[in-house]
Amino acid sequence: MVTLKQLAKELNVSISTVSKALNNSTEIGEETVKRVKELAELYNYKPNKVALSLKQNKTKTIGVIIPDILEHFLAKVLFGIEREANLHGYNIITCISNDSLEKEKESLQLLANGSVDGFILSVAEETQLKNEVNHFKRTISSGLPIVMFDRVAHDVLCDKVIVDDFDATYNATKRLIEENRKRIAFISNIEGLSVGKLRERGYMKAILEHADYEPLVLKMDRKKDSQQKIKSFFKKNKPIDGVISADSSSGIIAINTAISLNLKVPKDISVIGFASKAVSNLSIPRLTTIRQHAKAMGSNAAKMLIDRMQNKLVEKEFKTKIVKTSYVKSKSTLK
Amino acid sequence: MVTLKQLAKELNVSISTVSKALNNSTEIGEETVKRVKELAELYNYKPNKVALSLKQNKTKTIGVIIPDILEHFLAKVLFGIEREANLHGYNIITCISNDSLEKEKESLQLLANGSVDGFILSVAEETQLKNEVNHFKRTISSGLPIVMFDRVAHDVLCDKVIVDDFDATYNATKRLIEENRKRIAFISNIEGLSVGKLRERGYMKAILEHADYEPLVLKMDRKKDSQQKIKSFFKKNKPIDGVISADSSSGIIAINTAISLNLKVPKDISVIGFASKAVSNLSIPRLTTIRQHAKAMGSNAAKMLIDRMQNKLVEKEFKTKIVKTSYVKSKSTLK
DNA sequence: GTGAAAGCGCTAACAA
DNA sequence: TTGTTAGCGCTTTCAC
Repeated sequence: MVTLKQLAKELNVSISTVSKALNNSTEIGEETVKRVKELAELYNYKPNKVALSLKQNKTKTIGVIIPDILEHFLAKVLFGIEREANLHGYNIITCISNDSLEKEKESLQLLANGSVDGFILSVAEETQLKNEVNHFKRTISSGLPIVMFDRVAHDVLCDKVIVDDFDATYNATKRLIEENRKRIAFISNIEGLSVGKLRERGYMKAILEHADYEPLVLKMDRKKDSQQKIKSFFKKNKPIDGVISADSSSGIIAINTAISLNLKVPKDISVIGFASKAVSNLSIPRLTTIRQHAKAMGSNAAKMLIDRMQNKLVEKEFKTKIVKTSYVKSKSTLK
Repeated sequence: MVTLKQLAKELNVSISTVSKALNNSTEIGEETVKRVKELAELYNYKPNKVALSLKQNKTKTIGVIIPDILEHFLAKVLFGIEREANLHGYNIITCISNDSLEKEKESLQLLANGSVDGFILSVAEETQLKNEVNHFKRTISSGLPIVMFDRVAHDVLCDKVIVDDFDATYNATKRLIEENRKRIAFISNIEGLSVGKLRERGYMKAILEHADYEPLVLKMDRKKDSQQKIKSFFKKNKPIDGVISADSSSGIIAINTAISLNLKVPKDISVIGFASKAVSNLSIPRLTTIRQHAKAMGSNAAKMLIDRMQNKLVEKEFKTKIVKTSYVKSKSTLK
């Protein structure tokens, strides 16, 4: 990489002259500016990012810590973050916590050495289970702002971007009730997560509002064989005629299970699930979905963080942005 | 963040003494080392990454440029890269090219300002279509090594990690022939990619080796309605009794389409597709898959890059590592 | 209009 | 054993 020093030497001027010329300072003569710019162009000069960061004490880099990049939803949020960040001239450093508290702590520690100006993160499952939040608080009080999304730690004071999980499943369940479904099941492989719990509660509320309805809840381990679990659940609780799924794969599997049990979808059974468009296309009939607008969540989170990093104002007002889900009717439900 | 300067001041010693003490230099007295370390611990001192990078002229950061993070395979490779990189003390900055040549160029340019020590990337679709490689060559000759994976530019001299795409579909097709399938189709929504072409060629070779077989190829646009396309393709080319799918969603959709047309899988029709375990679990019966070992590809790529960055040896020998696919028999094929 | 010098935080050669 | 100094690449204040 060419440096200012080298340009200065070749042009027989001082380093500061070159610097000023390139930054369009009015101090420098027209002629000089022209010469400098031409040579810089020729050598494809780019100011060294590291030097700039050191000088200006900010890196224009955001640390993103997510529990699992293989989860489509989280990948999509990351996509949204990346795009928004780039728009504002920020890069992102990505760490994957693997839902481990230890790894999450480590990543936070590691990047807090001046590598990033702030964090966007979704809390690891283990962290939520143990309800550990000190590492977040420490980071924030050391001057690095955090924006949490989706899986948030409610006890930490910071900006947040969440989904209306409770309302989403509450409404979805009510829709199935209105379709006159009688035995509506809730299937989830994310019961450990804050959002999983909220989704379950939304379902429960709708069910409990109707005296003649009984909750039918299947909680699974993500790592285990869910096809088998869902099939035996269907058999044991016959006749299930409605399903709300809290994660993106269970809905698809529920449809396929129903079909394999010779049920007609949606004639005999309706299925609604949290899922993206790509996933909802995988089943025939297509899955009616609750969409989370993951990309929007990502760009919202990025915007909030950038705002906070740039406003030196120490506003103690932290915001929680709720990105509303949409209900997208497809072929796995009646109305 | 605490700095050496502050520690030095508080301890009434010089900055370099503190620095040496913390770096376990033998020059410094035992007592001093102890005092310094205690205070550093107390203040949770961490050496400033940016200053280190500037001083040592390396960032311990890898730039990763991928076409699409929503593609499960690419996300998985990214996962592998991240893990391997972390193991060696590297962070990763992720850019998403969106399969656009322009964005790819930009990202490369942007990070070549000293932000990263090298790149791992998978070539954008547009770049492959236009066969543009100069931006890669420029980057490499400017001293930043590149490792390409999966979608590689064969004309660029650099390290590469690829899959045995041709052999994989050739062998898979032969398996279906051995199952005595007569009308075997090839379905792909990635015909623009280098790997898509290789996979098609592998299929074609197997088909053309048998005089009584006819190629049945369906190429689709990723953005379009593939359920509809596959269904009419099935109807037009009756009776299809075998499918090789080149991408991860088409295989699942093919199974579901067959079922919706009242075909039994695998009795009437076998399906084999490139897919990960997670995806293969979505259909009933489960999809027999060609696995690409995405994580292994990622960690291989990271290892190769780190090796190259650390060996100052200007070996002109570039390596191409082939990560072999595995064939994982499941319920959508007979034997 | 141009240049010298200081300083961001750190390491390391050299001096004391 | 400890300290002084130079320098990584850059911006910016202050002299000239």
